[in-house]
Amino acid sequence: MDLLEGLNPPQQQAVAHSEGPLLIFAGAGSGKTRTLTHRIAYLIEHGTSPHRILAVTFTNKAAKEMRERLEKLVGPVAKRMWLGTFHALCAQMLRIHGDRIGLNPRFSILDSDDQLRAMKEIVKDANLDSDRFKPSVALSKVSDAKNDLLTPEQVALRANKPHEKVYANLYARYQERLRANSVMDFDDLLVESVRLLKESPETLEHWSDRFKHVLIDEFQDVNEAQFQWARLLSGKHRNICVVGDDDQSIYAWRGANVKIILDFEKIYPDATIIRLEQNYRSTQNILDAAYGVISQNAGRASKRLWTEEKGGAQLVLHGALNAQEEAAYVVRQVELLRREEHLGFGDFAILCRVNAQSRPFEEAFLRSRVPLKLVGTQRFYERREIRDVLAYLRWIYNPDDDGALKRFINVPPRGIGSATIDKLEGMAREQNRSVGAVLLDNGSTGKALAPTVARKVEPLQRLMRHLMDDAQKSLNLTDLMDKILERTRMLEWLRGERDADSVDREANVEELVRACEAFDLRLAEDVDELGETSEIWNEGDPLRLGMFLGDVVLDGAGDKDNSKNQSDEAVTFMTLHAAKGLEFPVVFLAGVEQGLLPHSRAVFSESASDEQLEEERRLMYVGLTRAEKRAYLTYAQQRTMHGRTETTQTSQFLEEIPAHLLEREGLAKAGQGGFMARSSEWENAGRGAGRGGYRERVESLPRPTFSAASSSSGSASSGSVREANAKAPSFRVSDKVRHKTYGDGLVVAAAHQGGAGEWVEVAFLTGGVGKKKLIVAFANLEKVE
DNA sequence: ATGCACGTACTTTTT
DNA sequence: GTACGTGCAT
Repeated sequence: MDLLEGLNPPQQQAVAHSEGPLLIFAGAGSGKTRTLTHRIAYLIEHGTSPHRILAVTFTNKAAKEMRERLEKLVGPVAKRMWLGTFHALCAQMLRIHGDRIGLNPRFSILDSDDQLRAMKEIVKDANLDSDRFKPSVALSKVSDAKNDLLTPEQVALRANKPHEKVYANLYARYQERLRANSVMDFDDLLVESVRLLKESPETLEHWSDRFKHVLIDEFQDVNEAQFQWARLLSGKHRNICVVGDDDQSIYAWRGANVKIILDFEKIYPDATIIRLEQNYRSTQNILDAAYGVISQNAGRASKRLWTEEKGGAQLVLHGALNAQEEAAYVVRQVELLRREEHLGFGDFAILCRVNAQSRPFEEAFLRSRVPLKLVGTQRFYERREIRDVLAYLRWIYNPDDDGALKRFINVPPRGIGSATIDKLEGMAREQNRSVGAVLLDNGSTGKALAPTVARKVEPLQRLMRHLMDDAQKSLNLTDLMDKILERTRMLEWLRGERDADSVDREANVEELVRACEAFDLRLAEDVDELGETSEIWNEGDPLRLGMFLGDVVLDGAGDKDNSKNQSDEAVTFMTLHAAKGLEFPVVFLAGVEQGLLPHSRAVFSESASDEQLEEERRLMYVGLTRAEKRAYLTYAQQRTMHGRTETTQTSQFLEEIPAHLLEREGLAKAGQGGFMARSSEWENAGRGAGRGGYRERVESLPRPTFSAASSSSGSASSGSVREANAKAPSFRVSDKVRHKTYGDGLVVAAAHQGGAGEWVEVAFLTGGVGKKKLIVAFANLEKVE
């Protein structure tokens, strides 16, 4: 196969580049992933063993996609490549060699919720007022420090003001606590990996010798620790290939440092630099608009996207009266374009700055019966019940992980509350070991606890011992998980819970079991295909558990399409951040207002800076460059935020788009107030005459309404709910129902499952109730025609 | 130990 | 406007 075929000249150059540092500026839609995968395949084809290639991404999704595309190019040997996220790769390295710098290789990984719990306890233990020293603030300072590879001591030395010293102290305590429990937070994985490479020369030699080529995706988002790590690993062969786009750097607030990509040349003066500027996604008009915006940023690497798709539709700027009208407008445009341009719902995306913008859209789409799917909301492995079950698993893997223990200690409820936990922690401290160790030790708790307390604790201790035992005897992960669920009676407990969410929770736990099965299966398959156990997983059974836990914590993405009510063919709603890397024929950028985009925190707050404004501008740029054919920019003249309705100003970024590229609609029409919006003419403009602008345009459009919704298609007769409940579900999706307190709503999901019986999810249209899950037997719903 | 009520705060969230 | 967390009362 000719790996250079079908690539443009700069892409070919990037693919065929042989040795030495390589920086690829890959603009939006410039075929970045294609170039990267072809380059890797090219390396393999030219004799580099996959085993000696390290490819790093930021997300599991990107890693997975790259792996799949590579397997298509080079076959299953791609599996032997080290390809993964920074965090996952670091975790693996630390499990293999972490003992060389005194780490317990069976560390567990804290997720952000665990981190917060830990920090809250630290703040409390330090007798500090958690209002003055917020755990979340402390954590972000800790994270900043770690991103810059600063130890607690270094932070303490730099601290001048008293409160900085306090935070430095909290960092130190937090770190002590983590190490004592053999746990690491996300940032530690990087920090400790760098330390490992720096402090253990033979480890550095081992890995840097091995990795002939190091490739890094989304390089604009790396932080100092990540760069140091990659730099060390590529130090021997100096084949470091980085791909990124400074214009799409939107994670500075998480420690990403754009300067690293911008200064790459300074660090590697012999670096080859390639720019991928041909865009295969958008029309020239969209690119020009995007360029108008992004070119206002200072200090960016100079480049400009171009395409063979000359011209294209104008971008549309629509001003609406308020957020509801804004959403209604988008719905109408979707319906119109879908019919006139034969597009599917899946061809549309609505991008927003903040998730709080979603409500009006959800309501408007619900009403019009156009399917809408919200992405990036809650993640599977972050659900409470999942984390509770996983806590058992984590603790089995690492019995010193008190965070995990405290999470499951009273789930399901077994009468152990904070008082008891305090007592146990006190004992643990006295004996200088973990709570888990104390509880596992038969003799140690007996006399120290009051009999009434001991009676509650003993069954727990028995359970814990059994679980440890189960871990030894289990054949695989699924087997162990089954035993945990059986012994804890978790499913039975969830089933007994009477709230509507318990239905979901039970289903989620079952989903987790399926994830375990998939994991076991994948493991078996990989072993099969490669004819051997891969080095990562062939370290005995406990590590297999560690692998899974690593996957789970590090792969927040477990957020399947958790949906029975969200079809694949649906309009997508998401934040600009979540949209990075995606593309849609039609994009709506909603809320193009001062305060929202750019966000108020970047403009009005006292900490606002040019850097922040520039990042907001990059967000706008990312949003625009998602669009293939059409881009709509919408704003609401009045918006309710934090319970207050205010008149808005249009985004300053709009003025950066060349005027001829913009078609103004609704209140944005010249003379309708929209154009003047940034002065203060709004008051009068909108209310009376202003509306006309879109009214005329819109009235002719068909607009499915509520009453048109079919609820009659042969479903059960609407008699008593209870009587119907015994048989087939009496409610189906799209039924209109009435609830005595919530009012009228629309059934958006219905099922008959679990111990709680039939349940429905109802989107209430009155009084901002939103969506609620209801158990039919309890909810006393009435069907209305 | 659990439930309710009041107060507060509230971008974005790859791992 | 809401959602969550803390604190008090049962």
